[in-house]
Amino acid sequence: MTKKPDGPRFRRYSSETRGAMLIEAALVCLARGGITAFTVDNICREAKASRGLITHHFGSKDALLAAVYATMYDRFTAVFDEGDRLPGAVGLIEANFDPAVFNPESLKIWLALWGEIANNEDLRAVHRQRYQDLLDQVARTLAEEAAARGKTIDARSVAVQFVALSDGVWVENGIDPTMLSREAARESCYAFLENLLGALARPAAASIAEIGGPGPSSD
Amino acid sequence: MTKKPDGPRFRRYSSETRGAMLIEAALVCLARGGITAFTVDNICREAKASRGLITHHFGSKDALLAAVYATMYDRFTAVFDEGDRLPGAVGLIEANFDPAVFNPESLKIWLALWGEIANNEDLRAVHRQRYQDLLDQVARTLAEEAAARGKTIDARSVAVQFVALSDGVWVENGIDPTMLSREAARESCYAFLENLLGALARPAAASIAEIGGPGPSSD
DNA sequence: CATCTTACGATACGGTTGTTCAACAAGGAG
DNA sequence: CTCCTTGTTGAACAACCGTATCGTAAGATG
Repeated sequence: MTKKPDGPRFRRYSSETRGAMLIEAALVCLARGGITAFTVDNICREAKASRGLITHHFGSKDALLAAVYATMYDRFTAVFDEGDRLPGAVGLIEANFDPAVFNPESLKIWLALWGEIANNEDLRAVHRQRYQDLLDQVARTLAEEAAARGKTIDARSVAVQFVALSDGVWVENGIDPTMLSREAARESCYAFLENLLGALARPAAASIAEIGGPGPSSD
Repeated sequence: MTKKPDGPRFRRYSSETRGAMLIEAALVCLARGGITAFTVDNICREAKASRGLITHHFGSKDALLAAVYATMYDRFTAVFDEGDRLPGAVGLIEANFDPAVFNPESLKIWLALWGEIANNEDLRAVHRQRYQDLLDQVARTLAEEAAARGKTIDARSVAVQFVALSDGVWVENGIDPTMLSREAARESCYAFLENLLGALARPAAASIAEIGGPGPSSD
């Protein structure tokens, strides 16, 4: 008298779609428990799929991890490429602290990934490419801003410093937000650039309004 | 006709000594393969001890990890407390890039640990204390340097920025030294502080002589 | 020498790891 | 409808995970 299993017992997705679902589930696992929770069982349970799918669609668990890393970088640079973001150095900082990028889950994921890159040649290769592109974009923005203000800076060097400072405040906030709040982290970045470029006009509360975050995780 | 097992079959150490040996072996494993390689089997094999010893001396694997983290912090702050280090802001930077602290193995270990802190309350508690102390020391040094130069700075805020910047260049160099060399990383820190304090006198090649590193790892 | 404390080695345990594989079925093509 | 491609399942696998527990023996003590 149990419910008749009339309908399909599972759904078939394209390899691309299922891959995206597995990546999404993997991100959830990474955010929840770090690289230790990045296991086939956890991920497939989160994705409500059987355990064979990771190997089937990605070839191996490591390949999935590489795809996860690429996805994280894509999402980060996507924020920079948004058409409606603020121009110049201010936009640079605000993009760094955009809620889509700067949130507890993402920071935990970055921390977990950084710890693995040193041990995974594939991840390191992806990083090298993406980081180079990111650096170019930051340097270009800073050079333009400096030129518009009649200042002369070594844009490349400053870009490296700026990205490193961003990574640093990400680390501190990701490890323990009570030690370095999001606001203090952003203020650090402003102070750093203002020392080189002069006063920067912080945006009104408009783009800072949605600080509340994405709400409680439905765990 | 094999060699007679006359001598002792193993050696007994004090709990303190054996604990230090296990911590040392754990550090080697972390540097070699990240948190994934932090396993009872790996560590005890590295320490040439049987697998029961971690539980016996530390109670659990997690407790050993906490001890490992404390050891890393101890060694880092020990460099700051060295009597013969350079005074003021220059000493601050040079301590950060002391070969005893800034080397590929240590950076890999920090990266691996940071990824776990977010998932381990005990580690986070240790971090909170040590980080606070470190920040106090950095802020004090910066305040003195600024006062001696007649500059006024928010020492606390600058200390946070400086530590974050240090963490950031550590991350970048640890992930991929070809992207941000040790020299460029140190120069970034100098540029940052010089913007606030004025020119700093970099030390002669004396303390930079031993850059060569600890030689190839005997893997 | 005998005695005692306790660090130690070895093993067993249930659970989890990533991967392989054969049977299966969803869903489009003819 | 039948056929066929292929995404999917779930079991099976050996290797490894962290821990508990046993008897043993190192080495200090008297």
